[in-house]
Amino acid sequence: MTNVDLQKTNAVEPEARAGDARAEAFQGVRAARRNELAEDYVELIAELIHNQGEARPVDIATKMGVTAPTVAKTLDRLARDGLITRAKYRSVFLTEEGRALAKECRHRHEIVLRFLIRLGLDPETAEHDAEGIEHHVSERTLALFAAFANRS
Amino acid sequence: MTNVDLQKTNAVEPEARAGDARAEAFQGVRAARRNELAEDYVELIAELIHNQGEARPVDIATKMGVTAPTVAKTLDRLARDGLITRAKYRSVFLTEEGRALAKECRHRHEIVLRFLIRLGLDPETAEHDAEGIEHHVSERTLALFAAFANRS
DNA sequence: GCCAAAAGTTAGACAAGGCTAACAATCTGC
DNA sequence: GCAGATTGTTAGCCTTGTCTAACTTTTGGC
Repeated sequence: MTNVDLQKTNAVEPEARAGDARAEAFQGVRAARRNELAEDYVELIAELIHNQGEARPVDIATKMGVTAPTVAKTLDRLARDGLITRAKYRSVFLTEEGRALAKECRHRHEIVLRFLIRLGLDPETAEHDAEGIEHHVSERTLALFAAFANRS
Repeated sequence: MTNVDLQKTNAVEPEARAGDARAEAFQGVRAARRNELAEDYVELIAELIHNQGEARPVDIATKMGVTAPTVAKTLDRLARDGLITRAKYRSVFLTEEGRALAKECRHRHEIVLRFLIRLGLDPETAEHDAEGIEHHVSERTLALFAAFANRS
């Protein structure tokens, strides 16, 4: 039941010891951080499939800037969590759930990126910052970003 | 030198195998992630010292929403990295370097927060999102945020 | 169709950041 | 000033995310 809640970035954290809003905020941020890497991978895999026709571990390693064994281990986790399927020595496929997550990530990424550029940031820095920011933007903030990016 | 370059587990971060801007971006984001927790702690410690007169582990644990042993281990790392000093069973102090980092974090936090509120976000969500976003904002973006927040 | 290069996997190490359980020190209220 | 509560520490375990070294499988050039 792990990754369904990836989607609701601003979901109420059930854990948080009652009372301290700050603790809840930090716990929420930590929860988001735990999912960032999975989101990055899924987004990249979707992109590779779209651009190259398939997602091969070697390309994932290159794009992510990590080594092949790191990719292998991470892919195992993603498979375990139901986001991808894979067979030995074969390229990687997204599950239905993985595709949904990828789509949502791409959507968020696009909005954050367009927002930053609209703000006046150069495209390169915008791309870099969007990569970091996109995982920490609530639905509400995303809506404001979209409105700003689309304003005439 | 706000930078701290914490945990040089790999001594020299090999700054991205040449060529792939994407890989560099991801490596940058991962590098930022490594410092987030330290920054959160240092910022919180500064705040506790300011508000309560001292930073006690029990309060850090409460505010961060983690257990006491987790705090202890993290504080040991912060001490090892020169951001704080501590004595057994005593409260925590920031080093010069820790104070500098805290100041910079607070500055960034303030700007991001004011920016989000200026954008139209409710203060509570703004506080929550700022917590996540502040670690991923480049100098350039921060400047644009500040300008937007201050515009008349 | 063979064989070397490229790609992928496995094994094993290590640090960070979490946890619980158990113990030690400090503080407080009589 | 002492007992019990609170606070802090230590030990040990787990997962994630990273690496290197060594091995296996697939692929492509000739």
